[in-house]
Amino acid sequence: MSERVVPPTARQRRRPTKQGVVLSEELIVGTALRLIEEHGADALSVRRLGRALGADPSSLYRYFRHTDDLMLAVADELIGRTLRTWRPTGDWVADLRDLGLRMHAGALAHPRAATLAAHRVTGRAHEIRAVESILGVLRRAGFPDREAVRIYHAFVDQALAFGALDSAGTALPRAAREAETQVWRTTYGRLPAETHPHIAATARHLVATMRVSSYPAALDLFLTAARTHLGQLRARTGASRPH
Amino acid sequence: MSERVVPPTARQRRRPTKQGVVLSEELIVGTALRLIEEHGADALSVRRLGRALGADPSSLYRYFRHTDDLMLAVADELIGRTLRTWRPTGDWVADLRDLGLRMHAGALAHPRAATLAAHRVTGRAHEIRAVESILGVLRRAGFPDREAVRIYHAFVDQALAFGALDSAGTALPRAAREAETQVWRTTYGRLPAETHPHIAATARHLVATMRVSSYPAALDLFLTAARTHLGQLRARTGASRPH
DNA sequence: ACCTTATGACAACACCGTTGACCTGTTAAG
DNA sequence: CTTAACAGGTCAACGGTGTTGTCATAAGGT
Repeated sequence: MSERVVPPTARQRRRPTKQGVVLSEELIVGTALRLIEEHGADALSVRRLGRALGADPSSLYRYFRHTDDLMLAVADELIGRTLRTWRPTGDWVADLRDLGLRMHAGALAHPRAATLAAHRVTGRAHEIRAVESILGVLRRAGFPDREAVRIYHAFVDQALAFGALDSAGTALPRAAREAETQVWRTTYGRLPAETHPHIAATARHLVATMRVSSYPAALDLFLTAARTHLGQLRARTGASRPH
Repeated sequence: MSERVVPPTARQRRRPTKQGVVLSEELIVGTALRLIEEHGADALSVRRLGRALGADPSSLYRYFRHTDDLMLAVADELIGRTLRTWRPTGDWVADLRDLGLRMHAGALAHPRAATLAAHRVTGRAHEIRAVESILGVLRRAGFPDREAVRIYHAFVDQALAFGALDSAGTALPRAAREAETQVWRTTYGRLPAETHPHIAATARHLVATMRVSSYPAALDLFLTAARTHLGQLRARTGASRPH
């Protein structure tokens, strides 16, 4: 049993399942994504995935060493779909804003998968392409290498983190989500000014704002700060804009 | 069996377990926190918790309807501990930085609880106190109500989102985490400059930076942008610093 | 001292990921 | 065209999980 998994390229004897399905890494990943979308993140288990595929659960271990491996593959597929239509224009602030909003939207479109995949490094093709692109945008903008990496890291993590956070919100059962807005409206909306002056003064805005994602605001603050930072770097080194 | 759980106030017949322990909500929550701290996030299961308490697992269902309930109670306790020692000094940037780092650290110390609680509004005492305090800091700094709420929202969500993201990282089994740094070192560290110029140029920094949380960097960028924003507001309205 | 009943214990259910042993159709070599 | 190797699908089992229906018993009020 020393090694159960075979690299996808070397795979050749593709024998169909008892139920007539020919397995493949792509089919498995695709089915996993579909399962997550349709029945929630908890619906993804090796056994259920096997059932959905028409194969014995243990067959999957011929393709992935363990569940973690499978999740990485799913995550990479998500990254690929998110980036497929992104085209940098040369305006780095606009490009990053666009990309950030895309990542966030992608996460919201696949809430369960995003929650599971946000914190992993896949080291797979799609991810590598993404890293290269974003670093390119930042370095062309004029950030020195160390700063480019710092900004890159914070940017990506922010997008992933907010994506996961907001995903988790939308993934809540309907009743729970309505209960939340109700908490804002009643509990916070009715605190007396004597005991809670600041909440009372802003209650109107709180109720209106708290059910909308704060990511766009956070992203704009982030980009503002990054631009300011770049300006200071340029001023200090006396460098002009490249190209 | 209509309702198994009894409100804590109504609890009266405190019979010890077979092993002589007298259960209580506080004891259970405390033990759960201890378990998480000592043996990692996935050491917390109903059965293990029961064993650690010296009680049958099913006894816990007299105190919490299900594991989620227990985790929320743990999270609430966490909020309390995080805020207990925070004292605003009057320097709003320093205060918010301090609070953000505290929230992040608290999340890291209790990954499972943080992940679960990040996207919920409890409307409970600790949370209300936190909202009032932060809004107070921002309004005293001079932000008008609408802006104070916007900044508040983004600030809190950023802290929670990064907390949950980084928590998920530390909650990973040891092997998986080492695999991640290995991916950065080998996969990304060895890409040729011809195909991936930007990654190759910054590989050194990538390897060093990516295993550290980017939250402090993101937080500083956030605060920088907020300060800039406040300055612009002041300039536009010609208002001076209050007090 | 007795009754009620809150609360702990037990046993069972339906899941989960993972693995070792087995079986069989595909494929490449002769 | 035959045949032998072995990739890859299947089966059964292990030890874990959360949860619940039922039972028994000791605590507390009377």
